[in-house]
Amino acid sequence: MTVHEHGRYSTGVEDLPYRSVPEAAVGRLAVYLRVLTSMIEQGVTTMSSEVLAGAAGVNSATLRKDLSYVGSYGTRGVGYDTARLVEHIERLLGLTRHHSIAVVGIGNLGHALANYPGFPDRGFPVTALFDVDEDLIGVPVGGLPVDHVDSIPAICAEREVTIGVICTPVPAAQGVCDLLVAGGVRCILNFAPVVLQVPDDVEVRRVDLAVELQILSFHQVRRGNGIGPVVEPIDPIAVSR
Amino acid sequence: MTVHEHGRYSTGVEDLPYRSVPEAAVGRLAVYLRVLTSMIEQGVTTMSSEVLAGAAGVNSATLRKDLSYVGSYGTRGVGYDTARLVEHIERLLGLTRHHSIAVVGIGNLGHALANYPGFPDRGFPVTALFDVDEDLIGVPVGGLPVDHVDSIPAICAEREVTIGVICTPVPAAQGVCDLLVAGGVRCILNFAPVVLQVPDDVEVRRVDLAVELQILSFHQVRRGNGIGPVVEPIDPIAVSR
DNA sequence: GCGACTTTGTTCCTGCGTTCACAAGCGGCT
DNA sequence: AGCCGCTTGTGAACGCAGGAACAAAGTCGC
Repeated sequence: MTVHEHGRYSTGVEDLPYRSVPEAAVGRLAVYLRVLTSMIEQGVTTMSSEVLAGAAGVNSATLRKDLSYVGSYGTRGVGYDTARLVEHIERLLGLTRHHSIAVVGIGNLGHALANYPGFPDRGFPVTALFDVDEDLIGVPVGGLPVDHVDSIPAICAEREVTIGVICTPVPAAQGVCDLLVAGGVRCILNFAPVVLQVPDDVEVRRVDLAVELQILSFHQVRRGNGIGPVVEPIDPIAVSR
Repeated sequence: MTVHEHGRYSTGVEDLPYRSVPEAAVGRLAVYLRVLTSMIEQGVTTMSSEVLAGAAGVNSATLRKDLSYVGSYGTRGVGYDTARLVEHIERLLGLTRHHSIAVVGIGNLGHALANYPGFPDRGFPVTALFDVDEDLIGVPVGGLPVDHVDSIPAICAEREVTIGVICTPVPAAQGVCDLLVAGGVRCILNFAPVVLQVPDDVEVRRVDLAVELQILSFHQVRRGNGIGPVVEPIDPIAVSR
């Protein structure tokens, strides 16, 4: 949880100074990126911060500040050149680099993710699949054969996997995580509802579907909507967003 | 984005005063809940904030503050009674109420979610499935037949669906969302990578897998780890968490 | 029964993130 | 060419969340 100060990085092509980018802004930039590419497909070449913010569901001031982390690539009185903006956001997010992902745990969810078109479409090709089930080993899923989890370290290193996706049951998750780390994977997307223990240089993002539902449940009750036991809000609802 | 002040709500059984609960705390409480239920299964009856915080991956001070939103149910010098804590967190999160969820879009991901054991296990039974594909209508998935999306409003109202899960392709998402809202659904979990437009009284949570990957990509580049084009951090890496 | 130890609950404080508001800058119109 | 209006980019303020530190409180041992 350390806070680092200003820095810069070299792309190997040119040097660009970058400020410290807030975590929340990174997530929003990814959203802007998708809105922009969608707009470009529709032939839009220029967008104002107001319009882009509306499409992304954020405040226009927030959007402009986020874009200022990327650099000043807008034209006052006109807006942003969509193609140019996409290019710079992609560079900031590191999407100009080679990424490849491994999916571990080919159950229902793993199967779906192995076939998820959103991954390759956005520059994240799935290059390895793993499971413990002997019946699955060698079976092609989405055109890629499944390997045994024991071979995770070797195969991940060989295929230069940069992101590991864990879709195993809870008891297996930590072990699989350790294997991925042993294979040189430093980024992990975890769908198993456990908190993984990893070295400091490994980044884990957890997607917990049950937690998402429980948050929705909380808001519904606080709002007093819907069906079920009577809920009577006496004061304005006690929720800060 | 309005901020509401202190409030209280009636459970219909007893009145409990509750403070304003930060959004981030709600998410963590759901995590504590899972850790606690898992501990109870192992026979643990009492936990200190230090231990629970470690298992949930948060600071113990943060944990105690979060639990203070629930109420003061710990014993100084001892810790928290696990069963009692679970009960109160569940009530705060609204898990004592009846919830049922509808999954729309029975593709790979929708199929996986319809069979996801984590939903019923945590009190969120899947009670309706929808798709546009005529070949799927009537086919049972996880023991439940698929209905046509046109019947969303009627069936959701009839079965008292409280949460809608959208797994459709992007172009269909907004239309499906409108149908769910028409059917009285006020909570939506959206897996389609679009920002949905909804009335103020509807809560949407988006799970965007590509965005998660892009955030991981950003951190990896900023860290300078991994394979690919050379990345040279000159100053300490410019990332604030 | 009393003291010491443990752990909670809370207060204060620091720092980040978001929003407001405005000056600077650029294009279009006359 | 000059003015007008629109939009960006940023400086400042506000509000929230997280962490440290401490006082209150209850238990265990003697």
